[in-house]
Amino acid sequence: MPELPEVETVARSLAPQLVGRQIAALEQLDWERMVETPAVERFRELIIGRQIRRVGRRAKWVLIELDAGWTLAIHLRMSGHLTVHGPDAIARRHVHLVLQLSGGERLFFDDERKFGRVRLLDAAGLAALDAAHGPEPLDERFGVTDLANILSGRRITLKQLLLDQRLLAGMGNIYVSEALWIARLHPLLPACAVNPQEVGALHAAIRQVLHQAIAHEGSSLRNYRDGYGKRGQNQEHFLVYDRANQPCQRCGTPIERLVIAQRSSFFCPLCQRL
DNA sequence: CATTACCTGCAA
DNA sequence: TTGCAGGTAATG
Repeated sequence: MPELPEVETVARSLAPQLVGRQIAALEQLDWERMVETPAVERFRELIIGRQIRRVGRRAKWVLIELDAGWTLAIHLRMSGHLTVHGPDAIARRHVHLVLQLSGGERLFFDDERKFGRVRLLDAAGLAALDAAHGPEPLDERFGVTDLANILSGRRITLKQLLLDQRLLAGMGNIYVSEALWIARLHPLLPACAVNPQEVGALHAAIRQVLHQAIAHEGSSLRNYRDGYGKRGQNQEHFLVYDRANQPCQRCGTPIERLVIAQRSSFFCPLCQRL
């Protein structure tokens, strides 16, 4: 379920627990489909003995940078969690991958829906992952002009565009609804119909929503947790997401829910321009 | 382009 | 029992 703010929070909370440790063993892997590349046996050989240098994020991928040029890229998809546990912790039901670390700690990857994915990438693989995604909206180099260029000439709806990771990295279903409400733009508005002033508002709204969610350590609707197993608090600050039929906080009109691109969208039919 | 598939659990 | 869930790849 994580979007950019949740993945960022996971990466930040894992860093102090992982950096400097060595991967001692692949203790458990009971859902092999989870490891996309390389083949499981090669994956096991390659990660054992590697030292963890850094933990970061690109789009919705957690990037665990190892020595010898390797990066462990992990996508949590809908229900994945990465948490660190002591030597005696029991890997319960949905834990599918356990890395044993030097010092006795263990990294658990649990995922009840089994959508999560792991890749061990060399420099070229990492570059390909990077190239497959649009710009990072929180990068200071991401300007209004960049967003204008992404919107320009595209006839798809704002909802679809903002969810497309190839065009802009990190937005997901919650934060698209939130940002569009702040920018007063209807999720069904075609991207190319957004005027320059509105592009500025959308750019600011996207960044505001993501910054705020990171400050609140992500949104925990049902089961999102950070690297310590802790919930976020941003769900207490939703403006429209999951608030169908509640009054719009600007104009009082009941918030509507509409399925667009197979995803629930929440918006104010009066003050978000279509 | 829109649908469907991938999985499991939970609430209506 | 059905529909829904924070995501994305595969398929018509």
